[in-house]
Amino acid sequence: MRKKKRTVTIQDVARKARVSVSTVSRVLNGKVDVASETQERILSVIDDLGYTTNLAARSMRSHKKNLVGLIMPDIAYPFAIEVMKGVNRAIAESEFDLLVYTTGDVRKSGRAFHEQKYVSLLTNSISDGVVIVAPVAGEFNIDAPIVSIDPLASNPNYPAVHATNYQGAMDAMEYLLGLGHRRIGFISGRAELESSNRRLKGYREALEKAGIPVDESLIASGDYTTETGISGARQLFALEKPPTAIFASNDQMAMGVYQVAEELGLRIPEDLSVVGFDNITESKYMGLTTVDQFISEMGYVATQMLIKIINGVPLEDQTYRMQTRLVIRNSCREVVDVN
Amino acid sequence: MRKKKRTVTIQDVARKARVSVSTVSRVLNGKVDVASETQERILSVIDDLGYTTNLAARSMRSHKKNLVGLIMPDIAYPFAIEVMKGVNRAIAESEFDLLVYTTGDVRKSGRAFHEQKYVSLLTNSISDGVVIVAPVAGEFNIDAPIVSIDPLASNPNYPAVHATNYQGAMDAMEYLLGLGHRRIGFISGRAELESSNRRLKGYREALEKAGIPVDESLIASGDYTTETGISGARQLFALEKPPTAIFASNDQMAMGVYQVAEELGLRIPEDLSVVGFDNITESKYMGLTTVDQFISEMGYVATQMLIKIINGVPLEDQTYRMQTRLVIRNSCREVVDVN
DNA sequence: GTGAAAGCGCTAACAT
DNA sequence: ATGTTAGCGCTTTCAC
Repeated sequence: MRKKKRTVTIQDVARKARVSVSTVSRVLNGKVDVASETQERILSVIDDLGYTTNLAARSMRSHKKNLVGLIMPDIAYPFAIEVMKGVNRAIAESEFDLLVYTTGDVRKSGRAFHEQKYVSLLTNSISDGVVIVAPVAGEFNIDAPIVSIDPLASNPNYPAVHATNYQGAMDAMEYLLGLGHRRIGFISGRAELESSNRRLKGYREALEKAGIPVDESLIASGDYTTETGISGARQLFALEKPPTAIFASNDQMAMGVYQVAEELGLRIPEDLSVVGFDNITESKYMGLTTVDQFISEMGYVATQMLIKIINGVPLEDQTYRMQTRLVIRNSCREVVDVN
Repeated sequence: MRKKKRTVTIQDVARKARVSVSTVSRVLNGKVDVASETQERILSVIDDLGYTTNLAARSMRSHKKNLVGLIMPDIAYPFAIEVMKGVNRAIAESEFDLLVYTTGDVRKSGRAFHEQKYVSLLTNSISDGVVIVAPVAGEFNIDAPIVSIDPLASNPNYPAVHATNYQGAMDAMEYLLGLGHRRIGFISGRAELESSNRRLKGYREALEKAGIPVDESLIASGDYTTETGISGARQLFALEKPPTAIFASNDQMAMGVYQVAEELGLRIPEDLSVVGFDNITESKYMGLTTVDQFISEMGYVATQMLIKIINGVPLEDQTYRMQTRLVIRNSCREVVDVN
C-alpha cells in the first residue's frame, strides 16, 4: 500500500552535494563558516531531495528541542480550550512548537501516575519544558522546567500562574450579599487545588465579614465538573432550609446548578441567584470575551514564563496572580458587570 | 537555579540492576524471554531511579513512535476545537499519543511552506502519521500516512474525511427557497477546498432546480473567516438589488453576516434569512450538540482511519463522507430542526 | 536467558 | 572552510 520510500537523511544530502555531513549540519544550523557557494549547493540539494531534519536525532544530540509540552486533565472542556489558545499565542510568537498531552479523566484512577509519566517522558525526551494545568501530582522528579496553571494548594516547588481566587470569591459573595441573600450555598472545586481552597476561604470570610455564621451544611463538595455541580445543587436543595443563592466554584458547576434549578421549577434570578466563579462556556455567545481572554491569558503568561526559564532568563516572580473581574449573567442576554 | 540532575538512562538502570542494557530493553519492551526474577529486579530499579524511556532515542531506532500528529490552520477557532475533541477521543481509545501543530493564520504567506515542513518534520521524525485539517498544500513528499479532513478540491492522493457538502448546501438552499426567497446571496469558503466547491455547486444547482437563474453578483468570495463573512455581506448589501437571504459557507462567516445585518438595522429573520453551513459556536449555549458532535466525529473518524493505516489494516474506503443534517436557528433560543 | 556490539541520524569537538 | 570522529540513548541482531 505505502510506497517504500526510504527517508532521506543528512547523509544523502551530503553525498549528493559532495560534502561531508558536518558541512550539511552546519548549513542546517545556520553556522556562518560555510562558503556561500557550498551553502547554496547544499540548500538546493536539500530542496531537491525534500530533506527535513530528523528531530529525534537532533534533540538526542543537542538537547535542544524547541518544543514545549502542555499537559491538561482534558482537552475537551472550555477552560482547557481557552488555556490552549493562550499557550498557542505565546508559542506562535516564539521559536517553539507545541505538544499537547491529555492525562484523561480527572476521576480516573491512576491519573497521577499517568501525569508523572507524561511529564518525565516529555521533559527527558522530547520537550524543553512543560506547562501543566490543574495537576494532580505535586512533585515531579525531573530537571526540566515546569510552569503550572492552577496548581496544587500545597506549596509547589515550581512556578505557577493563579487567578486572584480569594478576592474573586469575595467579590462574588459580596454581590450575592448585596442582593440581600443570607443563606448562600457553596459548591467547592477539586479540594487539592489552590484555586478551590482560596475560593472557599473567600466564601467563609465574606460571610464572617457580613456577620453571618457559616453553616457547614451549606457547603457541598465538588470537583469542577458539571456532574458535581448537579449533585451539589441537589444536596443543597434537599436541605430543610435550602439556600436562596448558590456560589459555585466554577461555571461548569454553575451550569449543573442551573440544570437542577430548572428541574425543580426554580426561576433564576427570582427564586435563586447563582454565581459561578468563572464564566467561559456561555460568554462567547454573548460576545462577552473578557473571561475567555482571562483564561487564555493565563495560558499565555504561563507559556511565556516557561520560555523564559528554558532560555535561562530569570523570572521576576515565581508566582503570577491574575486579577479576576466578576461578571454576572442572569439570562440569555442580560449581562451585569459587577466590577 | 535548576538542579543539575543528570537524566537517568537505560545504562544507569542496567548498572544498578547488574544486567546488560539489552536485558533492560527487553523488559521495557515486554519481551518474554527474561527470567522473572531478573525482570522484577529491573522493574524495581526502574521505579527506584524514576527512569522513563527517552522517546527520541527509541523512535530513532525502532521507527515506532506511538504518536500521531494533528496539523491545523489554527487552534483557536470552533471547528478546530471540535475536531481536536474528536481526535482526542480516538487517541484516548488507542495506544497512541497526540501531537498538535498549528500552521498559523490562513492568510499568512508562506503557510504552505510551513505546512509542508511540519508534515515532513512530524512524519519523518516524530510521529507515525498525521491528520491534517483543511490543508493548503496538495502534495506531501513523504512516506508516512496522512488522513485529511476537509481536503483540497483537487483529487488528493491521500485518504480524507468529508461532509456531504453538496447535499448539505442543497438542503440549506431548499430551506431558504421554501421560505419564498428568490434572491439568495452566497458567500463562498476557501476556494481551494473541496468543501467550498461543493457547497457552491449545491447553491447553483438548487437555484437551477428551482428555475431561478444564477446571478453571479450574488456570489461573494470568502475564506471561512468571520472577516470575509463581513466583507461578503457588505458587498451583497451594497448591491442595487440586495438579496433577501444569505447562505454563508460556514457559520464563522454567517456570524459576520449577522454582524453586518445588525449594523444595517436589519432584523433576522424578518428582513433577512441567514443560513450558515455549519453551526458550532453557538450551539453549545443552546444545548444543541448535534453539530459539535458532527465536527468532532470527523476528527474521530479521521484518527481511526489514520491508526488503521499505521497498523497496516486496510481501509474500506479511502474517503469517508459524513452525512450532514441541517439545523437552523433564528434567534437566541429558537431552533428549527429542518431535516 | 543474557551480553556484546552495531548503528539509527544527528551535532559537536577536534583536526586539517 | 571543510572533513573526521565520537557519541546521544536506545533496539536489535547475533553470539554464547
